[in-house]
Amino acid sequence: MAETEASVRRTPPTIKTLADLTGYSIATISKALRDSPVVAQATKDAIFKAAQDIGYQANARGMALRTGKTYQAAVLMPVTAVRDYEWDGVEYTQILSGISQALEGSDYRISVHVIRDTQDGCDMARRIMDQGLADGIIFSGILADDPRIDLLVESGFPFVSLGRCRKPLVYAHVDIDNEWAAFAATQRLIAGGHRRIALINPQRPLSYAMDRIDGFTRAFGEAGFETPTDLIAEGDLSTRFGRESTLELLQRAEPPTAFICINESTTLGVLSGLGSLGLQAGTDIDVIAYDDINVSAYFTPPITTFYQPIEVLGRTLGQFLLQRMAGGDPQMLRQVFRPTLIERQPDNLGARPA
Amino acid sequence: MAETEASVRRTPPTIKTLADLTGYSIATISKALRDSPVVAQATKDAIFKAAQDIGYQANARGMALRTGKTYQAAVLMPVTAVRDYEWDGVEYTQILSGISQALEGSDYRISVHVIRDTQDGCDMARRIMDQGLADGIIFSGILADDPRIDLLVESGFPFVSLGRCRKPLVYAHVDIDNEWAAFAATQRLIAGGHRRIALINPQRPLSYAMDRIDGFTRAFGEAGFETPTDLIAEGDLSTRFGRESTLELLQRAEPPTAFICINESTTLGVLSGLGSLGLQAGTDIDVIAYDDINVSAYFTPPITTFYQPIEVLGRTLGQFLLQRMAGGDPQMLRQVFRPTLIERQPDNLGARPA
DNA sequence: AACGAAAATAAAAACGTTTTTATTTGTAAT
DNA sequence: ATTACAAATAAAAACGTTTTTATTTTCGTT
Repeated sequence: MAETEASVRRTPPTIKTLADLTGYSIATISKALRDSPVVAQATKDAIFKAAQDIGYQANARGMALRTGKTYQAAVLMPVTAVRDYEWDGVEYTQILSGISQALEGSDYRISVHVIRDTQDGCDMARRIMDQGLADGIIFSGILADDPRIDLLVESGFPFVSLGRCRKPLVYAHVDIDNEWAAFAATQRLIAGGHRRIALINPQRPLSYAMDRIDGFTRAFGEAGFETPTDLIAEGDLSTRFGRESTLELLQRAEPPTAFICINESTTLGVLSGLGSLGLQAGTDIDVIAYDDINVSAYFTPPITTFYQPIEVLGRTLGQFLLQRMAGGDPQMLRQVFRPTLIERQPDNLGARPA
Repeated sequence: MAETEASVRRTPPTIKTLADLTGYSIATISKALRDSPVVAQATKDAIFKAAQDIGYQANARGMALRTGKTYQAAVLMPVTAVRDYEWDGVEYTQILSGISQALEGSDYRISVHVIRDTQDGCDMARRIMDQGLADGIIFSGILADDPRIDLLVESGFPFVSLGRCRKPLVYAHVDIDNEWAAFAATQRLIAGGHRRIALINPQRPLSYAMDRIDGFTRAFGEAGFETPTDLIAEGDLSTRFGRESTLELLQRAEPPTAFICINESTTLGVLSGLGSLGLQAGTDIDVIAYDDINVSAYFTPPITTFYQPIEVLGRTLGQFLLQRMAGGDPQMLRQVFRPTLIERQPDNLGARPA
């Protein structure tokens, strides 16, 4: 019944194993491993070495029970309707990758919770809080008035949102400067001679949809023109929506001469719609898009875009959440990114004689 | 110091709370809640009711510590290089959504672990096993000889793979019939008069890359032609790879007259390459693609594809993992899907005079 | 009426930590 | 040499479960 290498390997080493091995008590071991100042340096060294030798890894479940922490960062991942899936160009994978990078080295892991709508997201946030399913939450798809933000701000639970609501609350967030991006795109097209510009936009309750409309409107205002509000199309981010909006808008009495697209899935739809009508972007109609996944260079023709690598947003989300869970002041944890313009077309067809 | 509603609400109810409330012991409560046959029906009813009333939710950490289970299903999510992100059309979001649907109602949650390469994936799988980070694993990107499958099969740890390795091992898996899909696409193009067909394929160590080459080869073999192995391009799944392969292949002495593309990101690249050369799919060159995200209908022109809703794969993965974690026989947990052909072009340009 | 077996419930131990409290050891001051 | 105090370590309790073992209750048999 010798305690062979194999029989030892059966069950992973615990603090108790270390205690038996080194002769110290489990209390001392625990403190030493957490680098507590009350234990002598010499003993710490001995314990660290022993831990190293036997490959000790703290049992997450034991820690979790005692401390009440889960070492889980929850990410609420929105998912569109199941039936008849349509691509919406939302690369959550990239966001998760960014968050994961930020969490690397920490003891936190990512747990993903799929949500179907805002109500679902609100329920899930509450459950995560009440049941202690995670120590912090990251979520996106923020509404102008978002119940999740109200809930979490009030309770003080650590979270970071991708996007801002329109209430003057203080909370950690990461966002794209959508107002500016829409303003800049619109201004560019106006400078190119366009007056009838279509905005392919997400649905209104989404906060950033409103931000974009604001920027769109401001550009026309500053140029001294009236905003063509009749050319704002609102829908999901699917390719189908882009296509159908295009077909509908172009058969109007006063059709648009240019399009601004919310992301590349809708852009693909717009190009598809144009193709069906025998029109070509850059030749017959100007198109400017926002690009999350760096794909607009491969459209035919390549499209002028505002590009923001989405992984960077993810990384910042993760960093902020770590700081927030460590008790950081949300006031300090706010960042708004401006995407960079990548010119691929002159976008000045508006100056051409109709 | 009355125990007001508010003061009670401070800390969530535990089994102890229920014990005090109902007068039963915590052992009885625990068994009752797990619907054990040893406790009388009447007491069960009383305890269920009390639990309902105070909104008792079992503490996951306590359960985890005692049972050694984590109630986590780990998903290894591969992520491409960070610098200069290129879209690869892999909609992991859809896979996660499918898995999540399958896990709904169970006590399991999804934890996502980002991995950068196969070695990383192997390390992570080992850590998940050794440290008990999860009760089961799902992963993809299977190599012809995949060390993760060897490792997990040997240790008996529950897992389901998206894809099959080429070793005759028994393990739970979900896959697409890539050999058949490549065969069918090639056969269709050969029937359309093509002999010089390019295959835009993933890199060789990937099992399904080899499956596709097999199908490609079989189609030529059955038709009595030699396989144009010089027209097989191997690379990542990025749009850039699709474009660059196209440009390179078409300036060969004997260029291809048709393309088979591995997914829609490469397809977009191929179309971009064709556009740069002044060529049009469906007019100058035939293109058949595999479509995971239902977007090929929106290319200009729409492309014939083999479509397999990826969410279905995810759902099956989740179902299989649940069964596997419950001790199910892996022999029974194997499914291979055949994508459905969606014809959008005649694909018979090969019969045209050169 | 007493016994034994079965049914129902209670008590206690265990999972692996952290933290609070207690004890031992070492050292300087009397 | 004794005392006081700090430093270092050990012991014990606690987190919320599940499971094994022990005890009590019920009920049919003799």
